[in-house]
Amino acid sequence: MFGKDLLVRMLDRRDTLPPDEIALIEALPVRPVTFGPDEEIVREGSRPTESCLVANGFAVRNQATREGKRQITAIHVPGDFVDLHSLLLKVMDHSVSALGSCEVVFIRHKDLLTAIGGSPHLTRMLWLSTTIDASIQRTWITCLGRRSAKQHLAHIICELYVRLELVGLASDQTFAIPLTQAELGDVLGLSVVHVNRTLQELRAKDLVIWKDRRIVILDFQRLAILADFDATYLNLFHEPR
Amino acid sequence: MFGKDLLVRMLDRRDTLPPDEIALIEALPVRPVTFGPDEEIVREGSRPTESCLVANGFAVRNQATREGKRQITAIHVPGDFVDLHSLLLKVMDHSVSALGSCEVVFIRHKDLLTAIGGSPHLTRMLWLSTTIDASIQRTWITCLGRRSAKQHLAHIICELYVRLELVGLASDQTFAIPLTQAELGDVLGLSVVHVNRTLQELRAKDLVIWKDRRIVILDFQRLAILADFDATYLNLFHEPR
DNA sequence: CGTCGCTTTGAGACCTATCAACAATGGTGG
DNA sequence: CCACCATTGTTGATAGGTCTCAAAGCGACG
Repeated sequence: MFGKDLLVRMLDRRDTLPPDEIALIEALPVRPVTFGPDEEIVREGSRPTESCLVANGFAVRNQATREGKRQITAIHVPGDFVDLHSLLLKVMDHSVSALGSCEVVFIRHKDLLTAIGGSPHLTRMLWLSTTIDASIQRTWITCLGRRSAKQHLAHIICELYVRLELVGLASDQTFAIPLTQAELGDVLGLSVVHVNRTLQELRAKDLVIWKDRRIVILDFQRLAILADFDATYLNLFHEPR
Repeated sequence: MFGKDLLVRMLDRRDTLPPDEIALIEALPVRPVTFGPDEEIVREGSRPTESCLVANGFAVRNQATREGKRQITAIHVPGDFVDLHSLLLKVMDHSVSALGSCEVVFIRHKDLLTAIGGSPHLTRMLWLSTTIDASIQRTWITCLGRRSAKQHLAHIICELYVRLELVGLASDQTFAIPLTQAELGDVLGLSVVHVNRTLQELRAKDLVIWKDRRIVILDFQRLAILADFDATYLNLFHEPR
């Protein structure tokens, strides 16, 4: 539990985790903490000695610009090993904060290193998880640079649906996420006003309903076509890694 | 040689590579190939069995949208282990192509796995290199989402200078890179016309000269302030990883 | 019932894209 | 050596997307 079961599930979806590796993960000592909406989980500029895993709720990475603008560079769902980066990067170049209330577990770098030290395959699986994050980030870059606001919004909705479905948090074309329009603007690089209008466009086309922190996708197929969404980058293939 | 010396240099800058790990890298069999301008090094959708390292020249990752637009999601300089991702991701979600003429060396996944199999630290150092790539990508996301065209352009110039200086390809506030304005547009998510005008703005402020594929930074300090550039994300710290 | 956080609306300004044309450059073959 | 061509850079004009500012609507909650 403590989100480690979800982590195992996400990794196992990509390549079978043998029992001994699952055991290594399950044996990791955790320090569970619950954060309230918008609370900072890891601060930009700090030097964490632990990494954190989302157990429940959502977390985002964000960078702030000098002018006080904010950009969300990743959204993390339960089972995501959010801050595995700090294991290697040492100094945080961005902060991680809770989206709505969020339960995470902290795992000491020391314990992580011990666990993976004797298992090259488990090491690769964790490496893989950071690599999938990077793959998602590349896709976000393309969305920001070359897709319209409408396409970008549609794209993120498709992505969230697929990722949440994987951990059992989305089904029947619907899922819940505590994302305000302001925060959505920080994801899409748009102003609140424009987010609102873009959302209305998707509604007007009967593609989605976004109400009370719940999203209903009325026509995934058409939404995916509009968004130019191709799930390859989420790496949902099961194979030897 | 074959770029492996540069790889060692880049890793060693972040954490001392002991002689045995350097030896492991140097012993890796390589297959050197030279690509002409704009040639594809790794194709989107393919399943590489080798990873490639830039030995000379530049390579970019790019994604294409259905509408035929192109976004460059990363620029790789000599010493960059461009395609280490494919070791874990298996299926390419983007392609890699040469910027100008570019020498790369291919290294078989099989050989890489053997080399790192017995060395957890070397494994982490390669993992680190993909993590730094991800860190750069996050910064690009912020530039795309929350900075003006002018700031973004200034930012990428600062970044390239710092990264190239690290491998001895930039000094005295100047460096060469075979990037056309159209390609620069694909990096910044802008149209060619706007790139041209933005470049003129930086010139008019006596910040940079960009001519004949050579960039001269007239005032790094002011450029960095304009860009809100902070090199933390490039992880130039030497420490145990 | 008033406050607070969030969503929605309107209007105008600004940034960036698009289209079209032209200038500069470098390479090529005659 | 010159004419030609392809590529790259530059400019102008106009359209459209997105931002900003300001204000109003709405629902939850104490």
